[in-house]
Amino acid sequence: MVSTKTGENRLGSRTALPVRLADDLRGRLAAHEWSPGEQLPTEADLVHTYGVSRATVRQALKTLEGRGLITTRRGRGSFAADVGTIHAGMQELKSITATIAEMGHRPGMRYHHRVLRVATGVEQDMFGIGPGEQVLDIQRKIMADDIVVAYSYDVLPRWVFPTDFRPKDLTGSVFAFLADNDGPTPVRALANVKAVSDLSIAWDGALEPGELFLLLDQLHYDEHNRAFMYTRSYFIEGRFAFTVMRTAR
Amino acid sequence: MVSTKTGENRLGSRTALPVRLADDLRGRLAAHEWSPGEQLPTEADLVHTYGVSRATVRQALKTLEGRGLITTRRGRGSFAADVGTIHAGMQELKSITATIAEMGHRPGMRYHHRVLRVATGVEQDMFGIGPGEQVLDIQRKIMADDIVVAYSYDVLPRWVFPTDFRPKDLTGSVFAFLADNDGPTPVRALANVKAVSDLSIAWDGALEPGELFLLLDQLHYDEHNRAFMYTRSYFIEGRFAFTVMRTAR
DNA sequence: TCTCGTATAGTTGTCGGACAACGGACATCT
DNA sequence: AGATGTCCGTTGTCCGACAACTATACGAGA
Repeated sequence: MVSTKTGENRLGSRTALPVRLADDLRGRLAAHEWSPGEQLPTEADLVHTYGVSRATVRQALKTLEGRGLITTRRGRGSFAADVGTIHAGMQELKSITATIAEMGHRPGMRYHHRVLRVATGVEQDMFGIGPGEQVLDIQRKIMADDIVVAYSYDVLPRWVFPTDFRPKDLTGSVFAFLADNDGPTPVRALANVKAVSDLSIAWDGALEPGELFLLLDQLHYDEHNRAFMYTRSYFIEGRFAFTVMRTAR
Repeated sequence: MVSTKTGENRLGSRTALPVRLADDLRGRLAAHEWSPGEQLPTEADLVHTYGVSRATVRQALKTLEGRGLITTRRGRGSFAADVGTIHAGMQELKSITATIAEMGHRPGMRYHHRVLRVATGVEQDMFGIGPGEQVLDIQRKIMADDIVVAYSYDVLPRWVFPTDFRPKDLTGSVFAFLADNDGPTPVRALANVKAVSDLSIAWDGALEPGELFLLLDQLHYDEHNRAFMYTRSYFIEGRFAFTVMRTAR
């Protein structure tokens, strides 16, 4: 197989090479192509089969190692981790909708509130916008297979939307809307995790007293390091699984 | 500066090179050597100043990018993220004690229960040990500046301790004890996050009704991919900050 | 003067090859 | 049988090169 610096390889050609390779390997891991603890192909093998350089292979393997999907030992090789199920961990930045879909459920959404209003002082600081500028204020509940899993309160500055935007245009996933309308691309989010219990969170009175929530208080940033979305999502305890792979390095 | 493959560089020489470099840069970032958004030295500069190869530099930068401390843009350079404080995120695997100390508080600990007993069936599966083998069962509360921040229920298989070990030998941090006694080195932990409210968690009756906890349900693995510690830590809501840097890749 | 395309320099992304360091397996010696 | 030495496969690190991208400077043309 010939492979030049810009030549074809065994992967698509959109995003960065190591990312695509990591995604491909992640898929093969999820398909249980290697049993837990079993050795993966060596770096040299991967270089050969994918037609990419060893630097690319190593970066992809490092990514998987950081996510806890494999372990690598010098002089030995890389091995599939024996974590039961491949999990969509908390540290992967994805829309809630996408995460639900990946878990094999049917995502849904119902908007309760959706208006443009003037930004508060805190919001001006957060988004780096001037006084008097507008933000979109959203309240919605998010469902999986028609079961409510979360209530979400979101705020986005006006500039992320097209100039002719009207609140009613926004119907489904916010991330999907932004991607389709030249909006900012989410790159990072700093999330604060809390446990709360407050019935006034649910506006439809569909919850019983004593209901617990896991609150994800998040500020999202785009590729230019600009904050463009602030969300407070209250996940009803027990209806959504949150896992974090913690690593020493 | 001369730099050979095994030669001296500007860092110590114990753990892996990219890790040490990443730690060093993390320290300089924490010291606000670069303002938020300011450009870091180029990869070529870092190669020169640290006396390591560009591959090493790139891997260190990737680590920092994954932790959300910097952003890298092709053709431009790397830039310090404008996250207010350098935060000890959830995805860094550290003992609770160490985390408290890093936050500038004085960690403390009080054991309530500490006995060797026979492993249950679930624990046999979890640790891969045979029937009849022993585990150490711990219950303790963890404090910061003499204020209780968490109640923790931990289980470890017998083999992680020295042969002449007796429960009373364990007084402080479990991680510290293992490090000092040839125990396994923690490398990863798979954590499950939940919100709970159950007064029976606190055995000392020091809490008021309605108290909320953030539960971290964790299974720890060592460098050989062996599960060696299962912990259920109940953090009293509001007394401990949990943040997660979520990244797209 | 202004606009726009082009050239240029600077930086990260990827490539290829090389050697060092480590771990295991096996043969050898005591 | 146990300890020791050697070989081989694999990952860790290094080096140099070129491709791809970004921002800026510059010049031609209006």
